[in-house]
Amino acid sequence: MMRAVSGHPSMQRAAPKPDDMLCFAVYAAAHAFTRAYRPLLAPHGLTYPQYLVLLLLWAEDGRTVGEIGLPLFLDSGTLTPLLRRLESAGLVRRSRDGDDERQVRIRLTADGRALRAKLKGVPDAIGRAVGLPGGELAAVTETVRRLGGTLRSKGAAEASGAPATAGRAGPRRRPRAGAPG
Amino acid sequence: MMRAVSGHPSMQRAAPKPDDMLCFAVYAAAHAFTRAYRPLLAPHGLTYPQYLVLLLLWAEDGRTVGEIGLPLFLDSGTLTPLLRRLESAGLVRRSRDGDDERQVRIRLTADGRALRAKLKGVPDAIGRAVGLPGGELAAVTETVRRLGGTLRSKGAAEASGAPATAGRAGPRRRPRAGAPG
DNA sequence: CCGGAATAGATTGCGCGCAATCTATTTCTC
DNA sequence: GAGAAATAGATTGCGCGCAATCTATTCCGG
Repeated sequence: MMRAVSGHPSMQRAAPKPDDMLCFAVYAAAHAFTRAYRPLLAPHGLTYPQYLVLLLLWAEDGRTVGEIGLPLFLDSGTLTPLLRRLESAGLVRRSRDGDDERQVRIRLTADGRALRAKLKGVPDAIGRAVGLPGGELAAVTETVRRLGGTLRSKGAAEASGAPATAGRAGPRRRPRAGAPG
Repeated sequence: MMRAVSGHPSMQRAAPKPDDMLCFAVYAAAHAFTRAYRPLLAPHGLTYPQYLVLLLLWAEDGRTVGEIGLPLFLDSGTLTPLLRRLESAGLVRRSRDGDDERQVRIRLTADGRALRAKLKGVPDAIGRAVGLPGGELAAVTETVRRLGGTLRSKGAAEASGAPATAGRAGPRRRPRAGAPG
């Protein structure tokens, strides 16, 4: 029953609450996005990651698995089954590249290309759900994109003490500032 | 900048590329966060969602499943197996509430409480990986949190013009510009 | 050429997320 | 107080994400 509160000898440093944490805000917003996409994509039998793959193929068809995974930060463990599902849905074809048999090229079918027109209203629908004016939208996008890049470049392991690589890890003014986790 | 739109008969309206989209930036940043947490949590046998649950329990022990799911936006389909894993790891106990047998209360074990001290360095490690000054950190957190709240309150279905209640596949409205998705 | 290293995907295993459904308790209404 | 409705979790099924491992092809040094 004892509720350890301030001043008590066994008092732990107050751990941040999820709601105050940037990581949780991002985590929850990501789920909220896929949930917002669901009613728009599910009627066409698509999931959000599948939609991302189609966006890439609509921009440039005939990519290899690796050329899809690189911009999406996904590996073959995720993409292989996803692409297989797109194939069995009749939206893409998968075939080994003739010049390099290691590579698998993904090509849209007619149905896959036609889906583009059917989903043309999706970005606007999401835009309305986000409800941010254009300038602010671009600013937030850039901020969050940079955040992802930072986390990807220097993982928490490296950041936890050792200077990564010629790191710009300058002097910390205060060890305890916010609640980033 | 040049805007390649309209004119050619077969020209589709340029679909946004994932890298320009807010939803993708959030999606990628969320994955980058869980990836950053992994080397900090995995040695203790924890995942990021499990860590979130423990944060809540460290702040207030003896919560019900629902009281854990509400702030995390998770339902029993996710939490029941997660909590079962925490239980079989010896970190929590699960028991039906005596006053209301429908509810299941989650209580930390001694090991579960002890883990708090072992993980006390995690927030700072993540904070270094994020590398944002305190004020900016709070601002971004608030922006992203508000974004999630907006998406949760008005899903894309309602925002797309269709009546909120009932009615599948409502009419589509006029297109607009931007790359929010 | 030949054999080892590098590369591209596929496979396996596990833990989320979440919709849909089910069961067991309350709680509400008549 | 009996039956209906509401509520809390559990269960089932599917699609990611990702680490670890495996296979097949290509590249490279000699």
